[in-house]
Parts: sequence; C-alpha cells; structure tokens
Amino acid sequence: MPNQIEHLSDLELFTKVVERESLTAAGREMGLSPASASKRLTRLESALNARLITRTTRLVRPTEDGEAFYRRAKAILSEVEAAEVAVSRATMEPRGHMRVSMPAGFGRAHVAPLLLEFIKIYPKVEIDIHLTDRVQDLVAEGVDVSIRVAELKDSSLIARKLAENRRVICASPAYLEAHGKPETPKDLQNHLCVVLKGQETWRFQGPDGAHTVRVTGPLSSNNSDVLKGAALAGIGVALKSIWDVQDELRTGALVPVLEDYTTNPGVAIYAVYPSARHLTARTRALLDFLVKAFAPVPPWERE
Amino acid sequence: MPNQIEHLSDLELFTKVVERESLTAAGREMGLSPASASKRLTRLESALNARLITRTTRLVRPTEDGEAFYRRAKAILSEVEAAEVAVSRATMEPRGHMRVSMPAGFGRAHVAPLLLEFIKIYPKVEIDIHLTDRVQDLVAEGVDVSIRVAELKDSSLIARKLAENRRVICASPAYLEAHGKPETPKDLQNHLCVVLKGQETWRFQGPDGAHTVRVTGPLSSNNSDVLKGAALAGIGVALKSIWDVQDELRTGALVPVLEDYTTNPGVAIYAVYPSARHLTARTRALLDFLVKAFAPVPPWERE
DNA sequence: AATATTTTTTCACAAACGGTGATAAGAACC
DNA sequence: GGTTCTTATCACCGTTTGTGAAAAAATATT
Repeated sequence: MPNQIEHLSDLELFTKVVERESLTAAGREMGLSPASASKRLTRLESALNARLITRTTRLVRPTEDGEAFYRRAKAILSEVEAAEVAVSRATMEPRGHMRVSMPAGFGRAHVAPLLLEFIKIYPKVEIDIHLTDRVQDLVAEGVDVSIRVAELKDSSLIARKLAENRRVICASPAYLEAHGKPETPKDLQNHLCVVLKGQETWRFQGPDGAHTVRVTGPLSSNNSDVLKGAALAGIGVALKSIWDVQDELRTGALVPVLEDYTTNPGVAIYAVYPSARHLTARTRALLDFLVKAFAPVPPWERE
Repeated sequence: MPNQIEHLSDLELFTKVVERESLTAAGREMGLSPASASKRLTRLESALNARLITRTTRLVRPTEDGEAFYRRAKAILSEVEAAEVAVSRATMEPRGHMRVSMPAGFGRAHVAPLLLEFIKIYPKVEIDIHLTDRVQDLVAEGVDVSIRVAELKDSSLIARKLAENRRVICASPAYLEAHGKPETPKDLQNHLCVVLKGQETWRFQGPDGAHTVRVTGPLSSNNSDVLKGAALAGIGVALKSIWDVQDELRTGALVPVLEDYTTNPGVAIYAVYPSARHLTARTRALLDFLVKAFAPVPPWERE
C-alpha cells in the first residue's frame, strides 16, 4: 500500500516544524495559520500512522521516528526541487535534441543552411534535419517543428507563417522561342506543361479575375527537381516556387511568364508545431530564428 | 521559487501515463476518471510550466523533457515510498531507542529487572533507564514512558495503571518492644515516626472511618531508603510501600502495624506516556509488557 | 468518401477539502 | 494570580477536485 503521502507541502511543513521547533513559526513561514499548520501535521502523521512530533504547548520536538523521517523528507524535497529546476532550465535555455521536418527541395535549399547557423548560436541544441515530402504525424514521428508549404487548415497544430510562397510560371528561352509566350492563363492549355503529380490544376488570380486551368504536357513527376530540369531543358512550361528557380531567373536560364497573375494564392510556407502552450525553449528559439530569417522578405526575394 | 509541485499523486499519474501511453488507462489504474486524469496532467504541466506529454487522441508520448522528468519522478516516488515503509516498519516492529523514567527506589527494585527481560524479548529495542524522583516533563526530557507513583490527575498525559501501591505502617520488633504497638492512627502522634520530607501527613481509611494524622519524629529524609534503614534500626515507625519492605516483613526485620487500615488510598503505580494516538510499536510493547508483569497481582504481593 | 470508434478535452455541477478566526486548554514567565 | 504564548478544536466558507455528459479530434472501418 504505497503512497500514503499526498501533499508535498505537508512534508515541507514538517521539516520546518523540526527546524523551528514550533508549529506556529513553521506555519507562518509558509503563510499558514497555526490552525492549518496543526491540521497538516496531524494529517501527515495520520497518513503515516505514526507520531512524528511530540508536542506540548511549549515544546515541539521530533520523535525518534520523526528525526529519521526528517532526513528522508529533506532528501525528497530537494530532489523534487532539483527535478523542477531541471525542467525549468530545459524550458529556459535552449538545449537538447529536436527534430525538424521539412520538404526535401525547400529544406535543402533554404532551411538546412539556416539550421547550421542556428546550432552555431545555440551550441547545446542538437537538430535532426528530416527531409520528407510526406505530410506526417508530428507527434508520432517525434517532430518538434515541421516546415510545410500548404494552405493553412490544420486544426490542433499551431502554425507560424514564415513567408509567402510566391510562384512563377516559367520556361526556358529556347522553349518560348519555339512555342511562343503565353499571355493569359488560358493560353497554357495550348502549351506543353511539366507538372507535379497531383497538381495538374493551376489557379490564377489576375487583373481580369480568377482562372483555373487544367494543364497537360509531356512530362509529370512527383519530384520538383525533375520538373525544374525539364523546364531548363526546354521541355515545357513549369509552375515553380520562386525560392526554387530564383537563380535560374536571375541568370536567364528560365524566363517568367504571366507575371501579372498570382498563382495558387493562399499557399504559404509555415512552421508547424504541436500545441502553443508550454513550448520548450529550443522550439521557441528555433521558431523565432526562422521567422526572423524569413521576414520581412525571404532570402530568395531579396534585392 | 521552489516547490511548484504540490500533489504527489500527480507525479504518480504522470509516470503511469508515460508507462501506459494513455491518459485513460493511467487514470483508471488510479481510480480516476479520464476527465480527472487529463486535468491532473495539465495541472502538473502548468506547475512546471513545461510540456511533458505530447498527446493527440491516438498517441500519448513524453516529450524529451518529459522523459527526463519521468526518471526523476520515479526516483522521487520510490523515495517517498521508502520513507513511508521505513516509518511504518518503525511503528510495526518494536525497535529503536526509548527512554523510560521511574522513581529511583521502585525502579531499581522492581522495574529495572523487568526491563532486562524486555530487551531480551525485543532485541532491537534499546532502553535508557532513567531513575529520578523528580516529576518531569516527558516531552522535554524525551521520555517515552514514565513510571509514576501518584494519584492520577495529569491531564494531557495518558496513564495505564500497573498496580495498587499498598502501604504499611511498620517498625522494627525492637522499637515495638520499647514503645509498644500503636492500635489506632491517633496513637501514632505519641510515637516516633520517620517521615519522607513533605509527606508529614498520613491519611488512613479504616473500619472506624477516615483519619488524618500529622506525624513527627527524630528523623526525616527525602530518600526513602534512608527511612527504611532508620526503621530497621529501630529509630521509629515508618510509612512504607509494600514493594519496598516486602522482604523485611517476610523475615520479620520489620513488623506491620495498624493492618486494618488502608493508608494513603488512591495512590497507585502508573505507566504514563504522552498521547495515546500513534504509539510506536516499542512503546506499545513495553506498556503491554509492564501491565502483564504487574497484573493481576504485582510480584511483591504474590504468595 | 462516409461512418464508427476511441481517446482526450471541456463544461457544469456536486461533493469534499483546506484555510481561517474564534475559542479552549495548557504551560511558562512575571 | 495574571499575562502571554502555543497548540488543538470547531464551525464556517470559499476553493478545489472529481464526475458524467458532451464535444472535439484522430483513426479505423465499411
């Protein structure tokens, strides 16, 4: 029949009584009336079914059992406190291990380098960088923070927006030379498009309203790098995230088209994490770090 | 700001949640509804201001901090239990040290020999035999049991009657030869009496009613052995407890007088101890032992 | 896809607990 | 003997805690 003791503060009161040799003083120290102090000590003794303190109105001293118990009580209390500060430190100072999940392409290009900086700033944090395009169960996989490119709709998870995910329709100069330049979304239906598997429908928001175009083409893939390669090779028109083709646009290897239109609006890049309450220091630190790194303008949009 | 944790059972619940990976199961194990289990876990997390368990409806697992805290919680709980069983053993099996106080004369003659037997029966008990005729503060002196010859009147202390304290008026044959034998209490006023300091008034209860006699004589002392010596030497008549002069009466060295009268009625021998609640095993054992040794007829009255 | 099932969480309410001040009793000091 | 200080007890009252019901969430099933 273990654990008769329920109230840790009864233990604390008891130790103070032993030290002060006074119920009243011990109670006062804990902000308790003498009546309560008496009640609590009695409660502890009843729980243990033993007399710990012999007391008259003038003299309060531990019994032999009480003295033995005093030593144990002190040990217990200090262990509890140690456990508390250990947890508290863990939540105060970023440290420990964490797993961050992200899509392969975006992660490799833009997040992983940032995380290398992050662990330089917080040397006690260890990060497991987990690249996957599957949307996964954060809790089951033990993921602390997940970077997701999506429309926000998740329910129990909390998300912080890191950046817009601006997209561009683009193609190689050679392709445009050969097939001409589309001027409206509708034109795309007459173009060769390279598309991400499952995302064959492109949505546009432009000066002339919203459009939805179902595109087709000679190549589709579930890997966005393949698509980029195809576009570069002049296979067709691609819908790419800015962060993915920024360099190619700058060098002219790819050329944007339909620049007056916003593509797949509402989709943005988020840092997703389970529950906002009781964030660990490392999670909080990483989130702040990421937000600062991407805001107000993400790296790939700069200059 | 130490000791945020108050409820030990919250710790217990937490460990069970970690072990069972289920709030409901953990709660059931402790006889708690799922609602309560949830509340308690939340309370613990709030107290620590940290998230210990990440939980969805399907998956319950400790966070990294939670795992670290789990180990500490287990340690704390087992220490608490160890402390509890230590106390409980101390109250179950007679063991440990105790101090027994008693009057010098009676103690040396009748209690000390019994205590030697007692520690033979309970080898784990150590006794400090404290002989004193002063009435003392049990608590202040750390006395567990005090043997007292008195009229019962103490308030906060509990007493068990061990034996009547029958007294006799007696003198040596030589004295009676020289001075004659008193036949009534009143006769004592014409006799030489040896008296205990402060007890110069002797009270009698006899067939002809109650008498109070103030006696005088050539010798008084605060030590009852001195008085016995004086009586044996024929100095005068003494008021002695039976247990003190039993041998002398048997050999005829002292002769009882006024045998139809009861002397100082109401005075008996008691074992006195502080508070009946939460007696330790050793105290309980000693009290039972003493009662059995003196009842129904004390040794000095036998045969 | 839609429904069922299981688990956690929330909510409102009842019961139990815990603290308090008043009071009493006891003990020391003056 | 009176005063003061301490512990114990009592009745009262506000808070906390536990509970069942229902909601919400996440799977599993059909």
